[in-house]
Amino acid sequence: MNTIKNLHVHSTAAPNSLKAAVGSSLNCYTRKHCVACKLGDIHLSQFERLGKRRVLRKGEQLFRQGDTFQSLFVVQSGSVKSSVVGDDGEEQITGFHFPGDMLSVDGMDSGQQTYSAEALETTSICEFAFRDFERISESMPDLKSQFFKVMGKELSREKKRMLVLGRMRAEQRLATFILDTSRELRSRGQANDSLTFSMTRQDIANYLGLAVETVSRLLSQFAATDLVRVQRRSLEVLDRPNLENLAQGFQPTAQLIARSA
Amino acid sequence: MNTIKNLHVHSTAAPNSLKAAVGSSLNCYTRKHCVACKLGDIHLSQFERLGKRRVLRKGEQLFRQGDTFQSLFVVQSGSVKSSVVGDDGEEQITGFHFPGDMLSVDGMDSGQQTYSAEALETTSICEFAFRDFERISESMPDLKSQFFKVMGKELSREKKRMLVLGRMRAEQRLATFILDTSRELRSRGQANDSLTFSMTRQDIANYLGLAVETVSRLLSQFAATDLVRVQRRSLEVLDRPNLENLAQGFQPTAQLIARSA
DNA sequence: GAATGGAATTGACGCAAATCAACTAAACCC
DNA sequence: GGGTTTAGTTGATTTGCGTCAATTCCATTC
Repeated sequence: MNTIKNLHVHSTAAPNSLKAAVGSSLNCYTRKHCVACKLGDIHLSQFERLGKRRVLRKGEQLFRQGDTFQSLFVVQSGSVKSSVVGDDGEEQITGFHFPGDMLSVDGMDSGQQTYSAEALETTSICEFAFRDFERISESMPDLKSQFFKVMGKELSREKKRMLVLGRMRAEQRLATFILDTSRELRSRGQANDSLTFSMTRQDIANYLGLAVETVSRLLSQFAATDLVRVQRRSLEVLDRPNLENLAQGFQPTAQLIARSA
Repeated sequence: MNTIKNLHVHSTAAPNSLKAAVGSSLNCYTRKHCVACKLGDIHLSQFERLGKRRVLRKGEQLFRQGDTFQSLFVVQSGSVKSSVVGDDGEEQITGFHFPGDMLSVDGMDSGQQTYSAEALETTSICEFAFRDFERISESMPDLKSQFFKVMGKELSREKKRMLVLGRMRAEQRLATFILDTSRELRSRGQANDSLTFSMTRQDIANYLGLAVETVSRLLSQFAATDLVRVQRRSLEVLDRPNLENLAQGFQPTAQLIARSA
């Protein structure tokens, strides 16, 4: 929920077109869905040549906090988690990233990666050297403006996350997470109300600032009140309205209470 | 802690030079301390002409979440808090901003302000029309690159804040806040270990995701163990090492325990 | 198909911090 | 100067969630 999203302007990406794009190493997923999409074809192909494809297996790291910043990455398929660690070694997952999301932009400032990124499953990534990006963007002023928008979006997303971490109770956090993730995956062509998590409960808990047990208990409770159906890593949203109520801190409706009794 | 900081390259700004800069409406604070600082003098004056000065009294809002985005703002003197509100009306303070900080950059994406900004005391602000910024930056490619850095820094700062809100206990949060604020104000020329808050306890509590009472109690406790000296809104750091230990979740040292007994 | 290990669930318990409540101290205003 | 308001402190009580512990459920691997 926490990266540069919607680089792609056409959010109606069908899952098929996704697969197709990933299949070809030249025809990077970026082509249709990301930063450069609004630019002319000549520039586009110029930009595209720079992308280098890379495949990570589950658990492999794309980069680590502190690494030298030299590339921008775009997720093509699979999923990635990003996290920061404090001085004391405590780790906080800052976001989950799906196809079309861009990673590592904040490194531009310090020249260092400010967080770590790790594949949650087999994942393919498109890598661009930042130097090339800068060179190319000289002849494409629009490109930089696109990036402003992208970073602005990320900034506002992170602000919303503070609301989650700072003010919400456990129930609200989890409900919000489910709804956000559902929306996120839906915009990438997944089925309407069902989604499959690539992350563990532990990851979810960490992301939400909760204990694993709390997440587990709440999921069971959500299932018991027919808000969702859960089975292992796959989840189906059954009662979106009440899930939204919950996310906003309202009481579940009377109907719901009756049902759970 | 939570905006575009260190736009200024010369972080050795003395308090005098600050006042001087603010005194003149043409010689915007930006001149010496922010975005345009690395650019040539010709460009600089060109950029500077665009700035419009504005003064807010305590409690007045600079802009509100949802307002049309059309300007970038730089704090010249005073201080500002920014906050987001959720669907349910819950408010979360996302940052405090001091001279040299830039506000409202994330609006570039959506064309709307993604948060609200309010003066904590009498505050003067320099406002630039975004349109002018875009026009000027065409002839100054460096300007945009500067902005990338600035936004990258903000992004990584927000990630660190997730660590605070997601993983830290109350003690750690407050200790971190004190140390961060102290560093922040020191870099703007305030005295070494003493600082004066422009925000209420309530603001601090909200910012840290805690209740006012908790903040109050902890401050008293910090004072009782000689970590700090507090009097109303002014605070003096007495024992930085142990405050840092606390911030990192370590136990206070034996010495400290003895002292508190 | 049995064995190993990690992920997830469930229950019992304790604690950190929220909430509720009473009081004090500044700041503000006529 | 006295009365009102708002900010801040401190104490008593409650509670949501974390921690600890025990099981169960799957996924691997031999």
